[in-house]
Amino acid sequence: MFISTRGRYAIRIMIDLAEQNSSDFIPLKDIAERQDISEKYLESIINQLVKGRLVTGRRGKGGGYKLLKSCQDYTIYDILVLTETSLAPVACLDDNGEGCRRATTCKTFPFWKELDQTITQFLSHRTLADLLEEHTGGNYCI
Amino acid sequence: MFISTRGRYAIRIMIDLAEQNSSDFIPLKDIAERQDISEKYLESIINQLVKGRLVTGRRGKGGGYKLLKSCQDYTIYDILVLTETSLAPVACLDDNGEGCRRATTCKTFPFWKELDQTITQFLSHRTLADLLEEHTGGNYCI
DNA sequence: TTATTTCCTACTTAACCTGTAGGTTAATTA
DNA sequence: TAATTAACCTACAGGTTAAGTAGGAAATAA
Repeated sequence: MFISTRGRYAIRIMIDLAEQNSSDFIPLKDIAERQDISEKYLESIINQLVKGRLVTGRRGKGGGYKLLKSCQDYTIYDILVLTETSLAPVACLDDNGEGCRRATTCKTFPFWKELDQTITQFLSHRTLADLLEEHTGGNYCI
Repeated sequence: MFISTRGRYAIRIMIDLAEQNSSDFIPLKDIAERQDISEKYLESIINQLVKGRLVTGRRGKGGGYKLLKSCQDYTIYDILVLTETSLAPVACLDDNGEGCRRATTCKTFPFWKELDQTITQFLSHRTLADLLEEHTGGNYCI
């Protein structure tokens, strides 16, 4: 397993926000109900998205969260890199291979690096808009 | 993290066996020393490779392990699929998505499936021979 | 018979993912 | 101003899995 629930739920939060297609703030409680995920858990996830400036929050009545950009401007990589502890497919690549003293001579290291690049490219070439279209055929984004 | 030490060590075992370039059986003890990994741990890993018919073992004096095929005939996927619990990037894909009841309606499911295919293709298009060449420029294989 | 080496079963330890719990601060509305 | 709403913050718990250990049994060769 590679992408944990945190990352997956983060994407679902973003999709949910996009689908509301509203300039209002969307309460997390509503998102949690629609997505059928514990509000408390989502709270800790969306917090990372706020800190990473992908969404913004407003407290109090009428508060909630909303996107800051149009959904074609969010790549899946943007979302996952904030919510996943690491996106590297192997431990060897953490800190750019600094952690592994075998890195320079290791016969598998270049291979892992290529795999990493392949994955990163895949993730950063898809936007939130692509995901919305993928299922509905329509385009929720402005 | 995606590929665990089991899978990584399995590949290193296979590379080590290939590099010996010998028709003799190679004792695990030697591999463990060269690779600087606990023999006991390697034992449990190479066991899976034996059961998956990637290598064969012979007990007793003069025993050890050796490859059954030429190294260009082993894909990295072959090795990892035996030694990793799952190669799916997300839990949703385990058992072909049977586990997830949202799979049919989920907007992210097709995306994960594509990611999975991308990774699987990458892993199954590289052979052991590619890894050997990558670092040495030469070709150890027959 | 002795040394070697694979094969087999079970166990341990530590880390991490997946959440929970409870309270605090800010904003709106009546 | 008081009450309500909802984000924000800190800490903790429980279960699962990865990573590695331990000890011995069976087979092979000298």
